[in-house]
Amino acid sequence: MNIGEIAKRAGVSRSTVSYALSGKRPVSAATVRRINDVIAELGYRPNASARALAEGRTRTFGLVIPPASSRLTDVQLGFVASVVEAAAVHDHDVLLSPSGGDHDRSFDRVVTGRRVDGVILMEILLHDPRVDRLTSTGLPFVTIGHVEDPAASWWVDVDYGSLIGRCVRHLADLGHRDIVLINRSAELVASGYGPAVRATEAFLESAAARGVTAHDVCCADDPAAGLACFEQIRSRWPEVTAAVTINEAALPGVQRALHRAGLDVPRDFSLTGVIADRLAEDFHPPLTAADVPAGEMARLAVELLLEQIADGPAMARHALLAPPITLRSSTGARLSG
Amino acid sequence: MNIGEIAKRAGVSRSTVSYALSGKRPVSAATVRRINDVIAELGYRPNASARALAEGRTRTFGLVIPPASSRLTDVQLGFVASVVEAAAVHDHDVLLSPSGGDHDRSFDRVVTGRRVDGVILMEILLHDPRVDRLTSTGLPFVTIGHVEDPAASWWVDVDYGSLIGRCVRHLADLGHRDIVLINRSAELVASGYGPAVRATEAFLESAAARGVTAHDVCCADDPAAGLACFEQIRSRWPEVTAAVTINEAALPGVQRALHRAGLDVPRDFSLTGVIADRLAEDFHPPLTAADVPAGEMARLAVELLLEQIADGPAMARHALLAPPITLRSSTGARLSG
DNA sequence: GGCAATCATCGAACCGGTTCGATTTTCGAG
DNA sequence: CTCGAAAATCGAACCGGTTCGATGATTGCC
Repeated sequence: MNIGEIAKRAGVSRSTVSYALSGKRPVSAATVRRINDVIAELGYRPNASARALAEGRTRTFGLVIPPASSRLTDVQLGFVASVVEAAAVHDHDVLLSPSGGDHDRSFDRVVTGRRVDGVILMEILLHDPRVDRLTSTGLPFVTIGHVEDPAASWWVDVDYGSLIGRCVRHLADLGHRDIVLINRSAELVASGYGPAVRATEAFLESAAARGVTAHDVCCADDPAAGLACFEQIRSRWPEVTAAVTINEAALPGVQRALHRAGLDVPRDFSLTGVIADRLAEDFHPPLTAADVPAGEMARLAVELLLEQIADGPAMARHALLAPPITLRSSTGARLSG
Repeated sequence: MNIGEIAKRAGVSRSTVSYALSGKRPVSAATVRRINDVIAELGYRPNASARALAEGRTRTFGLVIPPASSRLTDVQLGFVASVVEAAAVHDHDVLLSPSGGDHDRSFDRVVTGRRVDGVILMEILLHDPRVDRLTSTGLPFVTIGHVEDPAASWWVDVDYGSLIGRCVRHLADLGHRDIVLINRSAELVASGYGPAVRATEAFLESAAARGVTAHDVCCADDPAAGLACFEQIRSRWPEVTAAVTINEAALPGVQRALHRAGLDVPRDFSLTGVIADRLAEDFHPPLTAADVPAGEMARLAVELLLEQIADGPAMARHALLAPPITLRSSTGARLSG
């Protein structure tokens, strides 16, 4: 069922059918109706590959995700789904590609075979080889999180620095004098993962600015690590009365550790950070936190990508989101004494 | 940088380059080397759309996921990533399509535009309109979960019935006489969602076979509902000493309710069910449960799909997985008295 | 009624691969 | 040295769309 068949049955040429469907040249109303009737009757849909070949664009985005082996967090997951929906709004599809590990073949296929018009890269590092590969191919791309030189490329990011600063000041305002940052894994920090690095910097800086004693610890992305990490914090710095975290995956473990230690939140201990809203609400008690706006980031990323595809390599644009802290009930005034 | 350019620089015809790359006809070693040199120098990769058009296949699968609005569970998420990896093993890519809600345009684009060679459908209902649409297009597809007539189509599923049966017998062996099934949401059950329906049947049947008193309740897919649901169970049937569940999302709430009620697991109350292994291990204490093997299901689904694409509409094949129950520490003997 | 401008439609080229039949080259046997 | 078969390569058609320049049919105007 191809365009030639439709043309034959409608008694017109192939080009007329094409113009009737695209509207790129006027076609008489009578002819359009005849063509539409035939199409409806035969259930014709244009072949996407042929169209992509002729137009030189695929109407498809590539979305590069972390490999399955490293478990996706709730935020990341929500982001994937949101990207697909945002792309659908613009009649685009999304091709998934795991990367890292030994998935470079997949990355290659997606990136170099003109399979996609542009790429969205999740979880990038400050120095990311994939960014270099993309840059050298000339394929438009938008990163989630930014690379070392922010002006060099297109990106959408959460302003971890300013959010962590807000969390610290919030705790300082409540009277806390000894606080800790529960960061993501030591490997991530060492490999230059932007959010983790910037969170650390902002944490230490804003604590210093308020004269608060600050400690920071790395913690692997799973509940068991969260539990161990929190118990270590209690034994090393028993004076700590509040924690800030960007490690969602560790939260269940932290919660268990709090419970074991007999600490009530927020009476005995305050907890806040940058956390997906669903997770924050599922916590007991609900977490006061800066909610990561995954849906909006996805929308922005898709829009930036479309812009870049349309305008060519114009000046890079960015979006830095700093959602407000949502006050729930996991932070409270430090008990004096 | 197309095949014609490569041919010109290597001093051969386009077809020779094509044969050199595909190996479908013999090409002299000297020529192959010359072509490879040119390709390496110019960094050529064949255009995927052109190849798809000529070959009549895209080397791409469609993966239909639930819409983002309904939050994906951990199991589902792991499944998506695993499908992508399994497809990559066979040099295929994965195109994502949300469905349900008002995402039918996306489903349409993926399904009817010859964009994919086959489709994997997640979360299907016993009567699923999408299955009918796919059947009528003739596009190969594999469902995760099965439709009413199991012989009619290709699918991979977890044998919820037999797993739930095992859980019930396990509890009966430990001496429990009053047990409850915490099912998924009432809407899902009402809409004929296979796992929920079959879990209910198997639960009641196997309990009856062992002379155990059985209750079953539906519970929405979130922690708050889990908490409310468990408190309701305690007040309606205080004699219940063990629960079986297939509702992962409700687990945190169930855990909280157990804690509030001052019940120790497994001393005072036993808990088991069909749960993703990561979740089961994160629970406190780790859950004795039948682990849903998302990775293996993904691998099987991809293999069945490839088989179906290769063999055409041969006799439908299926895979019904019944992973063993992993004994952890959330079930124990009923205290006599 | 003739002429130009406008509208609708057509035919052919093109996108970049694959594939088939035909042609040229190579090589061994007689 | 010749002939025929096998090996290597070529040229053209094809996949199913889009797009451009050209052609034929209407229409308005003088």
